[in-house]
Amino acid sequence: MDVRHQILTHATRLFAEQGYDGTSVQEIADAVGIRKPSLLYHFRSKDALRENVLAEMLAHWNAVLPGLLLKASTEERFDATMRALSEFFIEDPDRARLFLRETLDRPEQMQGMLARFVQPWVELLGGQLERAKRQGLVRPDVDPQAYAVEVITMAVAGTAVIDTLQTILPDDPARGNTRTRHARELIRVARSSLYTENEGDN
Amino acid sequence: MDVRHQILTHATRLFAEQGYDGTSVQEIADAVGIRKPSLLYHFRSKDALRENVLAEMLAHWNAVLPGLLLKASTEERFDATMRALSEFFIEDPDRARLFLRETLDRPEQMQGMLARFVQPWVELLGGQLERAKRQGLVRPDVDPQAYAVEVITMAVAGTAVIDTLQTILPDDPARGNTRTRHARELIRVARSSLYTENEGDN
DNA sequence: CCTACCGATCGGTAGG
DNA sequence: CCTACCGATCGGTAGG
Repeated sequence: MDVRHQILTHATRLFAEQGYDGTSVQEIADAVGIRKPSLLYHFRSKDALRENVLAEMLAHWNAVLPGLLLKASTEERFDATMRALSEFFIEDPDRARLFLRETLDRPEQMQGMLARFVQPWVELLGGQLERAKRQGLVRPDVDPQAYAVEVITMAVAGTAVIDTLQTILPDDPARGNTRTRHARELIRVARSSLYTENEGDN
Repeated sequence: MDVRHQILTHATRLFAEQGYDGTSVQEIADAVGIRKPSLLYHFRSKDALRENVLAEMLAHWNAVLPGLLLKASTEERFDATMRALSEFFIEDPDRARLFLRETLDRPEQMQGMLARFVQPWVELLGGQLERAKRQGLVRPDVDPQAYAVEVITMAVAGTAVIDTLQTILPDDPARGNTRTRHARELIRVARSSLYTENEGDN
């Protein structure tokens, strides 16, 4: 029924898998089961389709991520929040792949989106970490913004390529499958590199 | 004089910046200053050109990285090795971008390359970390292979997108420029999430 | 290393 | 949402 939504779904998947330049309008139309000019009736150009795909992805992120990040203020909630953040990406690796591709393909455009949607959260988190540092809860040598960037990079890029890493990070009866091992180590690295050590941990 | 080398250099740059599908043979020929059929005399197809670009990049990595990684055995040398590893990528972000793009575009092919060239080093590092764990030098909850994957992901993906992150991670008189802040925090996160804490640190 | 040229596919439009 | 069609560009070849 809702053809527009079908087009967006297939376009998202194909752009994520093959890239924007590696995907033809014909290919997307075939996946939906309509003719190419019919697709171009719903989206006036391939570029307009790309912008709608990104807007849909961004809308979903803005509906979910702020709630997640606001909870990360205290150490107590850190693990749960990181787990939720990791699960958010792992749940649909295509989102992470698309995000990474757009960052590589259109750096200036992505710079604008980062400034509008990611920057505020990095600043908020940075302020919280600076305060935690003064209280001695967080390591004194942490660079809050840089830390946030490293963790986001690990989460997004790690999820985008995780299926390719099966050989290097195989399923292990003692440690879980590839995705579990990635998610657990991501959280462990993020956590243990942030907080000062004390007997109360773990 | 050496036209083949000129072609490879320009192709590497353009593939890294715009992707394989986003770059035409014509565009590469223009950059070199020859006609398209002349380029296709040196490389029989666009695909053959891509394979040569990758082979050249891999040859360079295999000449430099093993020496770097072999030094990372003791904690004492850890910082110097991580710094060299980080500088290796930062020195030419196009290499990191190309590597990331190929991982997204051709996952099966990249899986083979990872198995041949990266897997052995991850295994070696894994063995060293397991031994260090038994000696109490390394945190008991580290998953050595997963740890290696997270650090490599941070180094490669971080370098690939670093120029786009200027807004989020601006130059700071007290903390250095964007690249410095990324490199320093990468090393700090990798180091502090690996070793157990003791008075001798820092 | 060049000129001249190929069929196939690209994104997009006219008109219904 | 379709058929029919457009000019431009794609990777690649013939022949010198």
